[in-house]
Amino acid sequence: MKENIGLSESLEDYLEVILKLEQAQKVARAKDIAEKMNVQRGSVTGALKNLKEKKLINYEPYSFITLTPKGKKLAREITRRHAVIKDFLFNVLQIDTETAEATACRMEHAIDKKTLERLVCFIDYVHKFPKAGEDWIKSFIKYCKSVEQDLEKCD
Amino acid sequence: MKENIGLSESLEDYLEVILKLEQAQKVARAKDIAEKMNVQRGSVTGALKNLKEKKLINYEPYSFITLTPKGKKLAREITRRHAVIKDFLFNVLQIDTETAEATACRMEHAIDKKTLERLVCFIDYVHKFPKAGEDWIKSFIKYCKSVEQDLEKCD
DNA sequence: TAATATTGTTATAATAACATAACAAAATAT
DNA sequence: ATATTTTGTTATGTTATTATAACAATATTA
Repeated sequence: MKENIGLSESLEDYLEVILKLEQAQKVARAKDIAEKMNVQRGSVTGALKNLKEKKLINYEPYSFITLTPKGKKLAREITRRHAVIKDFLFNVLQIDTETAEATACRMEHAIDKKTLERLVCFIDYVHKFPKAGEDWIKSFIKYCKSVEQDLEKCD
Repeated sequence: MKENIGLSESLEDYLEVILKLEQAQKVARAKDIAEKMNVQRGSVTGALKNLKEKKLINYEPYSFITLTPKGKKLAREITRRHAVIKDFLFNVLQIDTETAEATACRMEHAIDKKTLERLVCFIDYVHKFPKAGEDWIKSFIKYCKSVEQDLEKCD
């Protein structure tokens, strides 16, 4: 059943957070990682050893943490998956930011390359070719509202 | 990070498989569950105890396995999530069946109620309102192909 | 029905991910 | 520079999920 391709969800999350911290403050520190991931500091150390073993981060005990080229590439991929999914949920499906963000966080681990690129393509298409006369997304929102009103009648 | 809502992915998979078996052959048997989940028979027993404890299945050692009403409701929800996502991937994004199936298998655990219903709405909309003059999906496929051709030029 | 095969269970072990708490290193503030 | 605080690590334990292998219950078949 578990047809996972590559890293565990947890390690993917670590990479993503490390990239974000690296961008925000040059290097990532264990404490900040722990905070961002809602995890104890002790747990971070284990994950760092694991990521170092996989040659995804530069890490020695008590040192700062940076991504290796391989790690950075992967981290960017994961971040892109997240961004694309959130974009779709927020800008196409019109899901509120918080839900879109949380859902993207979970779905980013489940999507494959092929589907991701197709989704990018789809988002582009939707924006580039608005429906004749009227903006396509706006028209979709109207449709959603009418469906919701129909559902309310069921009460 | 792990903002999971309710059952573990593993247990969701078990429920889904049990429902499928129940529909196909009245009751589910541990052996068939093990096969469908690519798991050893021994591992199934533990999961069954867990699901029984959560009042999702009727189960006594050596008995047949059926879903409780609560379990069936949940199993149907999970199955629906799977089906809707696959529908979107296959019929809208035009992802091949195998990939769509595998991806839906993973994404079904990550999607929330709100996003699911919006996705249903979206699929409906896409089918009900084809673009003026030309079928909307067909037009999207053409667009995809042109993008792919552009990408090939980069080589 | 007795022998055999299949299926289900138990007990035990492994792995991943995390928590907790004591301790060590590093950074800071006086 | 010393004392204090902050940060990182280690050691240990827990939980979830799975595997393996021996054994027990059930089914099948001769």
